[in-house]
Amino acid sequence: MPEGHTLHRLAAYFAKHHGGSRLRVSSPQGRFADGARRIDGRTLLDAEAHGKHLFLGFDSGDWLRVHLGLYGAWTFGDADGERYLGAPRARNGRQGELKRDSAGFVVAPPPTGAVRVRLVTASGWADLRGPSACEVISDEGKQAVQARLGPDPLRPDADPERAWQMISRSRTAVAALLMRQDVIAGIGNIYRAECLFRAGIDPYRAGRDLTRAEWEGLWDDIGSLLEDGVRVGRIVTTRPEHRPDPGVFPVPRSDSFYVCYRTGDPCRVCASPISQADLAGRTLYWCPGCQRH
DNA sequence: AATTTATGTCAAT
DNA sequence: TTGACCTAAATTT
Repeated sequence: MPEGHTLHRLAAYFAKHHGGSRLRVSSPQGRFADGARRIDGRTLLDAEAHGKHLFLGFDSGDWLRVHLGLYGAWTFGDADGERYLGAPRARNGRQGELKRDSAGFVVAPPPTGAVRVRLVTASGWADLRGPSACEVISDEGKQAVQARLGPDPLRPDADPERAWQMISRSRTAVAALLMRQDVIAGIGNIYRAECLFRAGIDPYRAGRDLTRAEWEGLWDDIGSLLEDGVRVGRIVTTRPEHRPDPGVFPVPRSDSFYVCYRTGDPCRVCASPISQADLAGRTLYWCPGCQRH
């Protein structure tokens, strides 16, 4: 899935393009028919992300909570054409002339595939496919969800001390802790592997064996990697000096990571073959040469 | 045409 | 720890 940076991009997109707009909401697939009815015709007031959750707030006081899960994705269309945000499986689509109905809403193309939610405004439309969660909740419901989430480095209200309290008391491997959304929100399989590499930390070290300085370094690096992700639109964790063509942009996909998906390939820093192992059901990647402490 | 894969999470065991 | 969830693109047959 899309890791935290994608959700923050989505929130920014909704705020910029549809904030303050009245929404026509439907569920072409039908699985969200009841929820769509509850927010159809409302005005979008807020859009925010916390970890991998997206919250869209309406003038009724309701929130639409969306979690993309492993393969959820949004498709957007407006006068500039179509594009995708979410699971990495799409490219930009065609451009077309926008038509509007008598109420001023854009007439979106017939939905293709399993569109759980379609949002339409006067300027464009958004289709959601394959989310693991999509529900209308109250403000209390939203707070309850957020209470179970750890600090999100991309949010101004993030308190790294909360994460440190859990990490520094846990015997669990730091690589597993970083994936727990109640410890730190927004990290996925790529960021966890890459930030541990960049810090030179052995992924199997117990959380309580980390020093405070190591944690502070990790937190800062995760924050800047996530910010890069929001800005660039995808995850790139390699420093220019570790890429074959330091001056080439955009960075080729094959040069974006230090360890992820590079099992057996030589480490970009020390040339040791990259290792892979299963950890709590997810594939962990690391460099046995660089990550020894 | 069928199978595999993906940046995830939860309930059940 | 395992399977279920449930979607579309990529890969294999």
